[in-house]
Amino acid sequence: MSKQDGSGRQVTATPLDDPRATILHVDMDAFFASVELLEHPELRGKPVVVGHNSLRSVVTAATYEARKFGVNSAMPMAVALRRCPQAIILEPHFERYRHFSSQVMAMFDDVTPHVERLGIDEAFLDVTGSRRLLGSSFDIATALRKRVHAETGLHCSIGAASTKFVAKLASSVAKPDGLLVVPHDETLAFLHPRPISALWGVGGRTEEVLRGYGLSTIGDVASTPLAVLQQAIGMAGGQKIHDLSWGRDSRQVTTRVDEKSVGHEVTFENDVLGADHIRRELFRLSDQVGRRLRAAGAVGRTVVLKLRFGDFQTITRSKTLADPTDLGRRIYEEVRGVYEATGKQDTPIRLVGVRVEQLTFSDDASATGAVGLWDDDADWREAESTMDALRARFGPGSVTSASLLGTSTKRISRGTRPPERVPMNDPQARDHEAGWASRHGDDGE
DNA sequence: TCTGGGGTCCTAGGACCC
DNA sequence: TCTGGGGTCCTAGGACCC
Repeated sequence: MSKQDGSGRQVTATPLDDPRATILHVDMDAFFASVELLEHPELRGKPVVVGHNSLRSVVTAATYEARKFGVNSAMPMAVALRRCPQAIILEPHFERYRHFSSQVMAMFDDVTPHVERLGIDEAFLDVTGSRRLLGSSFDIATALRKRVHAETGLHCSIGAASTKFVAKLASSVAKPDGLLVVPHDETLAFLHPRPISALWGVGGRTEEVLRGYGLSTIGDVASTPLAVLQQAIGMAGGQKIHDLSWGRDSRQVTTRVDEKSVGHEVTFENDVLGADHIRRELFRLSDQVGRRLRAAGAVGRTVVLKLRFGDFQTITRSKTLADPTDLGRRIYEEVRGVYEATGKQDTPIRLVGVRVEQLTFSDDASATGAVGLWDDDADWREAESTMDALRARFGPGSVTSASLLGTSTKRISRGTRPPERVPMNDPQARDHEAGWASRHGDDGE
């Protein structure tokens, strides 16, 4: 059985709807490339690839015309150009993508409050509570696809099913610009003929291992004893794919939880030999990480250094701090210490990265203490000596965060935490605050 | 063909405490 | 003197996903 979904594409499913298929997975089609085509309509119908045009770059996104040549995202740009020499390369514009992303995510929010974002261009929607008002999953998905296209000019594909995994698989089958509802009772018939690589969590490496056991379809995985799967790929992974192969996936659609880590990394055009160059990058990356932490209202306890050498060997070295931080300067000092300890100062470096883990957010009950805000061009030493003074006054864990204001705003103040947790009414702290502020031209606001 | 940058989760070993 | 088992924390590496 088949039916038009309203956009002209044929949609197949038997039957086309199911009251138990309440989880929608919405996936934008060739998102970055499609956004770029809005700016360059003259390139429509041509093989377009988004990515930096440099030696070591990879494909960030490709139009379906480019994919016909075997070009895919994450593929080295050099390979893509070999497969499709006439491809047009466009530089990515992440600001633009974020803008369109918020626009479509806002449309999802109009459908249900139960929206779980997955990266920039995907989301799960639990429409259980929306159906009385908006109709069946099929109706909701059809209306949403129409609205996304009408208001942005972009296409998306939607899968609907009774679990997240099947909904996600359904949307990938429906692509491009399609809709597929998998009724609950047809879950196994839908899953079992598909290749193991369609299982969530099975990538190249795991696929290879499973093929070594003679498994090639999801049905094969389903008929393999759990213990064998666990022996092959580990306890957790084995359990997971066994459950998925039988359509069992108890994960709920949950709105975003707090991030677990924040990091930045950079791959050099040419391998870098020279510790000073690496240290400068560490400083820059640490500063970026610190800014992100402060913007998120978070502090982190573990600082991680990542190095990739000329031969692609990659190592990580970490250090857990006694007290968490969100200061770029502090992150830099710690990560630099870790770097010096590696003894890799004379080895050519391909990539360097800085990450901060074990985050605590300022709205957590565990977060306490005074907060100072410094303007952008404040000297780090000044900022830190102020923090130290506050720590000396209120205890080692009392000051856990410093935040930046814009350069035009020169003041130190309470701000990012609830006032009752900020013991700033202590005369000594006020004095210190006033002293710092007056030296930096506090204008009172 | 030669491998980005943002992340999450899992495994495994060792230290340490009770 | 030599031994145990559980629990937690830390570290390093790797697979995977978008």
